[in-house]
Amino acid sequence: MPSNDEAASDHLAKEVKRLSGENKKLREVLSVMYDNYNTLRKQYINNCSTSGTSRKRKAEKITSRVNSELSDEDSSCNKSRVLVHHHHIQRSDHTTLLVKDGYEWRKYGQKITRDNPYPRAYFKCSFAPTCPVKKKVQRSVDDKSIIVATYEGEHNHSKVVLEAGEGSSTTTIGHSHKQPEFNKLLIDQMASFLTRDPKFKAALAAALREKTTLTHK
DNA sequence: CGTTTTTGACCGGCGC
DNA sequence: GCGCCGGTCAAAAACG
Ligand SMILES: [Zn+2]
Repeated sequence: MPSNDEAASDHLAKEVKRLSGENKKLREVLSVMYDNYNTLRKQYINNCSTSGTSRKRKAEKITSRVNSELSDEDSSCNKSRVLVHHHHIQRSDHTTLLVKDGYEWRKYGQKITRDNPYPRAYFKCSFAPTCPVKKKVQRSVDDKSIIVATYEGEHNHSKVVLEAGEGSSTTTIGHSHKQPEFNKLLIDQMASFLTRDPKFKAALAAALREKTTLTHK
């Protein structure tokens, strides 16, 4: 039966393609992890060997960064808030600081920092109006082909677009960009968010009261 | 027209 | 108090 063999080989070819795509992604992740480790090691060595240069600020920053990076798993930065810090490093092209990961971001600031000639950009997740996630993106001092993004917070909406690979699976869930259904979902989310807020209830009651008295007069 | 980027103003914490 | 510094706001500009 040649058709069976053909089907089997076709299936195998598809599987190989999928696996190679997955492998590529894994390689990328590994490279990112390696870069992360390398920069961290550099900073650690630098911190250990710079006992002569009096830079208490630098030392403090490095220690804090080391702590946040190393104890990310165990005692995930009990700094002051419930906010969850998460660091990630991403390869970049040469001149862009606008990074496309699976979310939509609105840039709301950019500052120059003391110990880094490259500016730092501040983004907020604009996918849902109620999403509190922010991220800071700035090029690394040591390796200029690397930009480091620190995420903060947790998304409260479903992640939508996942991957832009050429593999067989382009797992885009439904909505692309401009659907009334999506807007409806957003409005629903906002409404539930507002009605859950007692302050909003009080304000609404006050407004209604004022309006009724006004019309009653 | 709505949304996003730009960019200086602004604010609050911290060390002095 | 003052200045520094990281973070945010918001008005204008830019984009589609
Ligand atoms: Zn989000």
